[in-house]
Amino acid sequence: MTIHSVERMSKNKSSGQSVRAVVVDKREAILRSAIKVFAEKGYFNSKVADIAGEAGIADGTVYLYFKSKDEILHSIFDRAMAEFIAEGRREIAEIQNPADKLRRIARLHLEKLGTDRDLAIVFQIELRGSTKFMQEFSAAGFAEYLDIIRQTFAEGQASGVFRTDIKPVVCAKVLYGSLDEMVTNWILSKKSYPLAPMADEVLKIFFGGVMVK
Amino acid sequence: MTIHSVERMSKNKSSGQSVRAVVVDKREAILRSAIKVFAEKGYFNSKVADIAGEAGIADGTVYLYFKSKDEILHSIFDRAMAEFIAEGRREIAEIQNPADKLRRIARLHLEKLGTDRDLAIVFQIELRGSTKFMQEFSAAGFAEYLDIIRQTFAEGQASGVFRTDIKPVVCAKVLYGSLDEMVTNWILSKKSYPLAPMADEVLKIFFGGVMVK
Amino acid sequence: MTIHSVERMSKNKSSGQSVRAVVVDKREAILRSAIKVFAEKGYFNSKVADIAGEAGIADGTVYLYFKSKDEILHSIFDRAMAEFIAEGRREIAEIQNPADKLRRIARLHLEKLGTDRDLAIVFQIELRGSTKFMQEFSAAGFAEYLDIIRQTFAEGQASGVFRTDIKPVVCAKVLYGSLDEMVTNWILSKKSYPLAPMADEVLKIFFGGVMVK
Amino acid sequence: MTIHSVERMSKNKSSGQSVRAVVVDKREAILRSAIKVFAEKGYFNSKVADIAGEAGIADGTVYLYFKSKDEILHSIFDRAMAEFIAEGRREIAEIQNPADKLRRIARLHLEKLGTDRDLAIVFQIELRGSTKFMQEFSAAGFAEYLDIIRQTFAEGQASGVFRTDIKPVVCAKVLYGSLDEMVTNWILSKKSYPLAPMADEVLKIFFGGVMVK
DNA sequence: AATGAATGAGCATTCATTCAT
DNA sequence: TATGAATGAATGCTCATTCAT
Repeated sequence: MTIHSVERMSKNKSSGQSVRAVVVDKREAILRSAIKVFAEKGYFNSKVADIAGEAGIADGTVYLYFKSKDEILHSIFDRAMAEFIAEGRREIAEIQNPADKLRRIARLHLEKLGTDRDLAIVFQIELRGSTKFMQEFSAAGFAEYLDIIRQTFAEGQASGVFRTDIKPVVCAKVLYGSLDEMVTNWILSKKSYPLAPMADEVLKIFFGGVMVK
Repeated sequence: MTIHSVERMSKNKSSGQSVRAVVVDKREAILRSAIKVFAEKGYFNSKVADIAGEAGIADGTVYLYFKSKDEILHSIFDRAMAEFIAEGRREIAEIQNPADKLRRIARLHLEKLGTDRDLAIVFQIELRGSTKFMQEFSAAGFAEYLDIIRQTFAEGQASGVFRTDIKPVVCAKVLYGSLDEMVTNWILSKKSYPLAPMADEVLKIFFGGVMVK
Repeated sequence: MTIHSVERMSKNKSSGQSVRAVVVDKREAILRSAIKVFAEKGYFNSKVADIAGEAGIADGTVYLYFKSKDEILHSIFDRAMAEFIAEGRREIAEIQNPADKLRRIARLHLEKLGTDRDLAIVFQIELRGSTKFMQEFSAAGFAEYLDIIRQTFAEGQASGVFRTDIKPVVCAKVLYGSLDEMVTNWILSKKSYPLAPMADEVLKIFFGGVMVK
Repeated sequence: MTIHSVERMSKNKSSGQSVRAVVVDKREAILRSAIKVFAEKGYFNSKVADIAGEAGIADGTVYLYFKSKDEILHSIFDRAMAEFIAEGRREIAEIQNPADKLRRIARLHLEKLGTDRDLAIVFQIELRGSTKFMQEFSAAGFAEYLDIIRQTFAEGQASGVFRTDIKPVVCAKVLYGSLDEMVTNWILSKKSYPLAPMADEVLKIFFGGVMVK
């Protein structure tokens, strides 16, 4: 790299557009690195230096983008959850049948996490490492996600698709809990298999029950 | 052992029985304290000194009964899980109908954890704080527990009670995941409500599905 | 063991003569164990429990015979040094020629330590692990030992056997230092060889010098 | 390096040279502090915090320059011994007469340690506090030092200066042991006297023996 | 005298965070 | 913005010593 290229670079950094780009990119890079590192070693066993090293930046630089190690974990969750919910809402908006909506949500759930194993590990394992986090977690995006399922189910009850002797909240928890268990088992499994197809197996039971009619 | 032999023993300075009793009691006290402390602050945020303080003993005494802080967490799990599985097996042994067996297991699951909130927190939250632990966890008692459900379901399929177009493994995961979610929500809930009755609500869905027939 | 045998034993312990014997024996056993353990692991890395275990007694029993771990080390030195000096004095008392006296001391020095490797290790290595100890050490028996050599040399000067242009103190240090170095090398050597014969090799130089006459 | 180059350097934020200088200086400062602290309290009784405090840095900073407390002790020895040997070799290279060479070595030995009492204490006392260290010590620089003496003596035998009925190895140990004893006594002595002159007194005996001819 | 369970002070090391450059 | 050297609080574990039995 010549002196000239360096000069050009430093000019770029100063221009409005690319500054934001750089900022976003570096934040992004740190988050990606953190997900990888957290997935490998666990939150408490991961050092900020590991994350910085993985992202190819200095330790101190992390603190230009995040206030603390804890905030990184929160950001991972916030960002993924927001994206998760947005995409979920977008997809089911175009679907009429409540049962199909739930099917879409279930598939999306497993597709998302089945594609990004590291993120899945952080979600299933690391995010649950502290009661404190779980309580905030619960209060925030997670509740919203569960509520989408609940509402969709209630719609189905109103339109006569679903049984009305079941509480929508319970129903949402059962579906979410089932999917969650699929993810956890997939992560911990020594065998490698695609996660997404499990959605249909879960729904077969969820929709029809296990009893012979 | 006769009454006479007991009398003789109590005259002895250190009878096998009473020594063991003290040892068991103190081990027990440490485990109970650890469950409480872990539940309150999380495993990584709990100091060994906290556990010792809660148990009313000196820090060093903890190490007369446990090799490390980590071993305490393992012991909590091992003991509870063993008891859990033993009781589960005992109860379903007396039941014929596979559906009733599953109902018994489900109720037992929620009764147990619903009675001991601290233990529930450690089980739901702390035991999942590390991938490493989860993998050992998975390989050990947890797999056995899931297998009991799977076998019971398979029995039901053989006896014509349950649908045969569903994989027993998936079925076990769905039931377990649903119950697990009930526990997690119960723990994190600000409201106080009995956990055990949720078993029936879960089973209503599990057995009959959510669709209108 | 029957009750009777126990009774007999407790009577033995109460008899004057054997009590002292037991006390001495146990003190002795602890010292021997300590020498072995210190030689193997070093003073700071040895636990009192190791010594007790080696001696086949309970940890607390050590404190019935010694005030502290430190005192054990001191006792090892004191006892060995006293014995050392006493034997040295006794042996040279019967010898007339000062040169022969020094030869006897030198041989005795290496014979003693060459026979008890563990004691040698403690003497050469462990006793020097602290300045504090070395200073007390120096002030006590060690100075006396060095003084015996010095006096013997001075006798030799008076009787015209040794050069008078050499300070007895320096002479004593040279002889002691030379012997000491033989012991240290012998301990650290991977090869196994008898230590005592080195005395004559040292004396050949000490008496005659290294220069060609 | 000229004054101008220095000026240029100080203008640079972080020139390679000055960074290294700082690093070396701090390492140096830690080693000096450690020598002082070890000399005062002994290795095992010295806390890393003591060393850091003496050096005027934070505890953690020590670990930026040394891997462990143990490594500090090793570094002290390695550095001093390397310097010791290098200087010894350099000095005797210019001398022809083997006897003069030994005289030079002996004087150097006592001059070095007589100038730096703390270093002398660490060398004489602390480095011998563990068999483990002594064995590595023996295998490394110490053996090399002894070997220089041995070779020099063998040269003297070849050139007819020294007696040939003496083993060079024994001879080296006697000389080294004698000097070593001078240092140890000097350290432990309550009186204050110059160490270096003792070299000649040792050599008077070493070269000529103690016997009247 | 003997025991060994209990004590609790003590310490090397780690690592999130800061800040001068 | 970026760096990375420096910080120093924090903690699991050890082990010499005590003491009730």
